[in-house]
Amino acid sequence: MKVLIVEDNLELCKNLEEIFSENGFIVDTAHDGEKAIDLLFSSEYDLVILDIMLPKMSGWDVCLNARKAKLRVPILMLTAKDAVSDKIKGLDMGADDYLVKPFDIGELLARSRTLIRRNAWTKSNTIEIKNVRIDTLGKIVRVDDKEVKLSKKEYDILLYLAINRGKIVEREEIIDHVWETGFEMYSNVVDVYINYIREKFKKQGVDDLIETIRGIGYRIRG
Amino acid sequence: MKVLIVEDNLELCKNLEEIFSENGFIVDTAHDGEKAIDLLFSSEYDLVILDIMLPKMSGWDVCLNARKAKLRVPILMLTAKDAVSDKIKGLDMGADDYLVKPFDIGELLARSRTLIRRNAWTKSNTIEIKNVRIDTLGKIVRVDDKEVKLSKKEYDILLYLAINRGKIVEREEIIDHVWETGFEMYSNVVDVYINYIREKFKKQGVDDLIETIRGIGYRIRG
DNA sequence: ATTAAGATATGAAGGTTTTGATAGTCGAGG
DNA sequence: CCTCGACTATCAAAACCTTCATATCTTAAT
Repeated sequence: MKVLIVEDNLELCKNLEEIFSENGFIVDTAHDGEKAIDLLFSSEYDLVILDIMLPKMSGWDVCLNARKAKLRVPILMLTAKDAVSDKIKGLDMGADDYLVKPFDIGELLARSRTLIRRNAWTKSNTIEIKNVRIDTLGKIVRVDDKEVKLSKKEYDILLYLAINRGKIVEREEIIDHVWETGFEMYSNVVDVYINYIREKFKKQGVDDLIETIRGIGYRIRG
Repeated sequence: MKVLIVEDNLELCKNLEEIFSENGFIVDTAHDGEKAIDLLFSSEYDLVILDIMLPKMSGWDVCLNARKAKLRVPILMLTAKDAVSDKIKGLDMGADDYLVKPFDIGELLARSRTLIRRNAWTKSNTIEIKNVRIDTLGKIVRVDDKEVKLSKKEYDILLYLAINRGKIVEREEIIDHVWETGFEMYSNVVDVYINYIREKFKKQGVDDLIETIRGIGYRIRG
């Protein structure tokens, strides 16, 4: 899961980054509205934490621009004021939730997870595709109750394809979600990993899990 | 180094002025918020010591105004209260650190120096320690212009120690900042990397960069 | 000074990630 | 149907990360 934290107070930003990192997120940060927009359009996030008061472009404008561009990423707004009108304005601008500063970290994490979950898949922590089962809590993958041992990157890639099953996933998209930002794109590393994953599944008799979409990327059939 | 001390208690203000002067700082003082703002916009300071309770304009408002105007000078807040909410509020308003009154003079000076130093390398993107130079933009490390090739983890650890130079850094702290969350703590992986880093520097004739603090961790001398 | 206990340094092996080279496959156009 | 060019799969090596075992060093107590 990849989260973008937009907050101009560097200290608070760093704290948030640490907290999200500690909770298993890959974190990017921006300290002003323009940088936020840049990152939003250059990488795909699963969640955005967005302060309202920002240099260069306010959080509201960031939100508005993102929605105009049909970005559907969940946005959680942070506001220093507690006026209800701000809440209404924020939600009206396309935010999915808002939180008043100072806030409780536990609540921030809880709401973040809710947004991500609501946004997409799995309340169940398990994804099943034919006789393949992915336990996302234990990070264990099985074929008919027999474990397929995957390395971290192998697992991350498989999980991402599984979450998006039915959808064609581009290599670049996989890199965006599995690797740190700024990873060299002109590499065949995704292909190599797909090969590794296929080999391991083939040993369990599964040889048609990931299909190649020539010229685009890969897909797991839904 | 130029410091602005904003404190309405004249006695305390004079004491602070003396202490900072004795430690090589050029000192300006202000006794209310408006004067502070005036000085902030008419001179460039390396540090601001800012009391919260002030006549005419509170420390928070001074801080907020300074940040709005894109002043990036490090601000150390002094607060009479010790409530956590004050800390959060202060950091939220753009302060870089805070200290509860009454405070220890040694600690005030130490934190002041840390803030100035942190600000310095943030501005320049370069950290220099003796003949070792870390270019944090290019992520390149050099000894006397000769590059020392470090792997990602090696670089991350060195950078963390360098940012905190002068401070003893525990192994756990390093793991918290360099590894992903949930990393197994009972591993000697940090020791191993310290060894790798030392070996690479030794090849360039640098053999005393990282010192071992027995029972605690490691340190790069500031 | 000697020794024991604990902490750190080092060596080596195993697994993972990444890269680069080569082989194989697909599909559009002739 | 064939060929060419582009795309994908595969192989192998290198670099990197991590673990574990052993050696060495430090400290404190005797």
